[in-house]
Amino acid sequence: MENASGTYDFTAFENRWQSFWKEKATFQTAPLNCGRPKYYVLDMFPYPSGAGLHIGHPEGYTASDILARYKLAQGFNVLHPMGWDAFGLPAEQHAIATGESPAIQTQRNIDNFRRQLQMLGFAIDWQRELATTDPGYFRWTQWIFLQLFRQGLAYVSAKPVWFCPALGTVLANEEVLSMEVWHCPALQKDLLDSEVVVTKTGATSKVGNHPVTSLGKQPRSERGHHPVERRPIRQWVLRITAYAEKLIEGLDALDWPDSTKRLQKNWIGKSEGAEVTFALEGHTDSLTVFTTRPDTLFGATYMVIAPEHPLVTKITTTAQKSAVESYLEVVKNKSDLERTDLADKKKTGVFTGAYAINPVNGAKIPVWIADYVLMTYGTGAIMAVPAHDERDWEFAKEFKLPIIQVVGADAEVDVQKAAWTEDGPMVNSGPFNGLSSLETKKKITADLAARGLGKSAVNFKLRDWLFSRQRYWGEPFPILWIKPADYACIPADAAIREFLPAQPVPCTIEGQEFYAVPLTSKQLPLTLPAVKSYQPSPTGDSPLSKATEWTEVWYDLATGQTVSQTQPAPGPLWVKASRETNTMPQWAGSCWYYLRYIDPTNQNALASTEALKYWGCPDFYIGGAEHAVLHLLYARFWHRFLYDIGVLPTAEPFQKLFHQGLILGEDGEKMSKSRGNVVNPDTIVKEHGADALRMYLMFLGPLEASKPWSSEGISGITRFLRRLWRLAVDENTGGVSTKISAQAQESEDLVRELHRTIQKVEKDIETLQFNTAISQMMILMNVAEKSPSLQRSTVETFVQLAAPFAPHVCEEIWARLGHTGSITQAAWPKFDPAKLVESSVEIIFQVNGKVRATAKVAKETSKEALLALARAHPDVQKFLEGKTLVKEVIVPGRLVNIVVAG
RNA sequence: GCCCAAGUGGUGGAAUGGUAUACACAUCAGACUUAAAAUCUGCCGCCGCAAGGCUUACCGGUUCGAGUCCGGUCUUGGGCACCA
Repeated sequence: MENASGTYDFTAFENRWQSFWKEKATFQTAPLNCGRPKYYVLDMFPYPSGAGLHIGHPEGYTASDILARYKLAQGFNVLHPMGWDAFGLPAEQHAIATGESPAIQTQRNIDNFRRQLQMLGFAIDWQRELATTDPGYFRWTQWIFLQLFRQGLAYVSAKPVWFCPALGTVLANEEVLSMEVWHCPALQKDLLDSEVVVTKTGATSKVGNHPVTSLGKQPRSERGHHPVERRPIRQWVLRITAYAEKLIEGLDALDWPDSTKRLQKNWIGKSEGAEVTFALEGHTDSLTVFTTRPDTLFGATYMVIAPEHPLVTKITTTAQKSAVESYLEVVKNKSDLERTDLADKKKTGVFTGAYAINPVNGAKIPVWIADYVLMTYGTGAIMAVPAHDERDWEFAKEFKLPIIQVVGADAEVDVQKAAWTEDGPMVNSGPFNGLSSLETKKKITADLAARGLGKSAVNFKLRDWLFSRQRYWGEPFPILWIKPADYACIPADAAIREFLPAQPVPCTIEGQEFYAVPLTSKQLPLTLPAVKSYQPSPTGDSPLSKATEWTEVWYDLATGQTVSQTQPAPGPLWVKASRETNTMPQWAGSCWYYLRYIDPTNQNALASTEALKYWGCPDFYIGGAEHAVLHLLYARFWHRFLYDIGVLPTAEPFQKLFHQGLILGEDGEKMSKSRGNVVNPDTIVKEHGADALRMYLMFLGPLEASKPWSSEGISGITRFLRRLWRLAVDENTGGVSTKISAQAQESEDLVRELHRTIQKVEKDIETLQFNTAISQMMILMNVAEKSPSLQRSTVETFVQLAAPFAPHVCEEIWARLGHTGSITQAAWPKFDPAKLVESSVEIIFQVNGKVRATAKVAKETSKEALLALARAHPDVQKFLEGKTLVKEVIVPGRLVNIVVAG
């Protein structure tokens, strides 16, 4: 090697090896027919923000990189790709502020992210790099959407949704957080809970000691924490609820953190119960409710319908009309903020004047309206059983409604004092008295079903997925709107039937009805037009709505081709059409990117069947726990859908999932600009090198734990890497260390520690316990350094073990030891179990469980001999004098415990 | 309120029911050096002169033996939140 200086000069060799890997395409994935088993390691791809790489990125990426390099050394064909989740709000906000196209800014950010990732030496196949903003990529995002559209899983709704004025777009429920907001009069400023230190006596702001007052919990946007409000806006919605059951079932077989599985299960929120129909006195309409407690039907003392329930106006009596109207007015004016304010759960409501008939006993019970019943869940109506439901109980107390106990042993339960929500034998329930709740549930449901007044039913908390954003910088929908009359003229053999749903998807725009028609796969991708301004309109419409040359087109009902309306209609089947101006949310592109890595340039399919068959799904997926419901649920939905329509061979995308913990600032707080505790990877690499950063991130603690960064702690790793360097390289000559020789005598201790290290590093990489793998390498270092001479193979093995963690310095040492190829091409070391065996072991002698002495003995020493040794030991005898023997415990190879009394 | 996870030296952390504090960081003391950096050596949970005693958030239990298993309490962090 030219210029072989003996000093540990990481800037020189880190650059050199990064160029080497690039030139030799060291980490390029082998072709499908290479005959090697595959291993697919996936990182959650980053959003390329203007701020550059966060220190949390290299944490997860180093973990997966160690795994990838380890599997490579074991002979696997490893796929370890990287790409960019490049559509998103910050680029668009930048565009609004500067007028610069988001595409340009995004490209700049991607280049910076790529530079930073390459600087860290990740074993990534850069030939497979992808960006969700690339038309060659989002062509298939649009294609998947059209498949959903064709299967009737995409529809348009104009129900109220969360709208964020600051971001100028709607947000999915999942993108809205409930946050405590505080006001600080001294600073004339509102603060979020994360910015306020709450003390026992009240709250004080973190700056100075200014008093603050709580403004209560408010809904805020997850991104930017801006205020959000409810607005009715026309939206595309994906019917994820149709997959609720499958999404729950699929979780069972996955090797995921239990907490994440539980989170998804709770989010989907399956409830089993019954629908029960109540007749309404004096009305032909009836009222159907959903309940999980049909067993408590005899205890129903009133009914509640949501304020938005369609029966509200129908059943309200004239006497109650004004009271109901004023209540509805109050509810309407109640900001959503107040309605969801959880600090104040005081029940409000109003009587409709109407009565329902309980189908089991004919009892006449009043129907109320209350906003604690949600129109969006179940049937928007409930039967209230105050004795056995806390919310109903509170309401009954508030409005002095009767509370009738139907479950539980009467002696211990007082339902006038609190609701009893446990199970128990039935009382006051006619023929069901004495039966268990469980039996009663089944029997009552069956009885009602026989009379046509009920059936068992399942409900989910999961809502359909709000899939459109009023933005420019997203995938355009490959959809146009035409008049129903034109829709009726679509020829039977039209190419657009490729994606045409069985039922038209309607939508009302400015009082006129339109039907949605798709482009064909030939017209994909539909790319974004250039626009003059990225500013969203105050009405909440997308900036695309102003690009009328693009939106107003002639549409060919046969082929799906389009021509701008600035030109005359090209033919008789060409009808006036308006393009959909919303764009898809950022989640769309991240729903399926792991599939595209498999076959990133395929023009005919999202990936070829052969490639999908060989690579399957990622064997390992690592990313932050913040995506536990959003990304991971959406991606599972799309994957399962593509499986159901025969596009994919597997039902679930991610078999094994891992969440790395957060890297906190040195103060133990979450890193943030405002706290000034942000650690920049560029700075660390400059000062300590990429190897040190990688290894230190892994040494900080368990991968899954949140742990604070320490700028001092990294020196321990730097020292270790320098010691590794000196173990192999002579600092004066730059050649092989003079300690290394063929005749080197190595102690039994050193050989055993080497094999122990091979064993532990291998096991710890498999189980992602990198911190302890590094500790073991340090232990080996402490032993190896003391050895006057070393075998070449010992040093080589050591360097190989460290290579996945600190690849640059290990490549450099490997080369100095005389190898020409990359260290990753050398086979992973194997340990010899025979070398792990110790001839003698240390035995501990205990008296009453306390260690009093130790002794080094031959491994096979018998129980009797051990006991004799223990009893003879003076430090043991001291504690036996004058005591009576109770018991003797002897664990060969470990300990002797003598139990005495008195 | 409900669900979950975690509490071990000054700090990050380690520990198949079997010597708690491995491995590091920091501090301190020393060696080398004209000096600094780098490097190396040693000490390093608490009380105690010592013998010894105490110690894994707290209280109790199981066990010859508990950081580890069981029950309860407290604290911190995360998730959900009127979902019938």
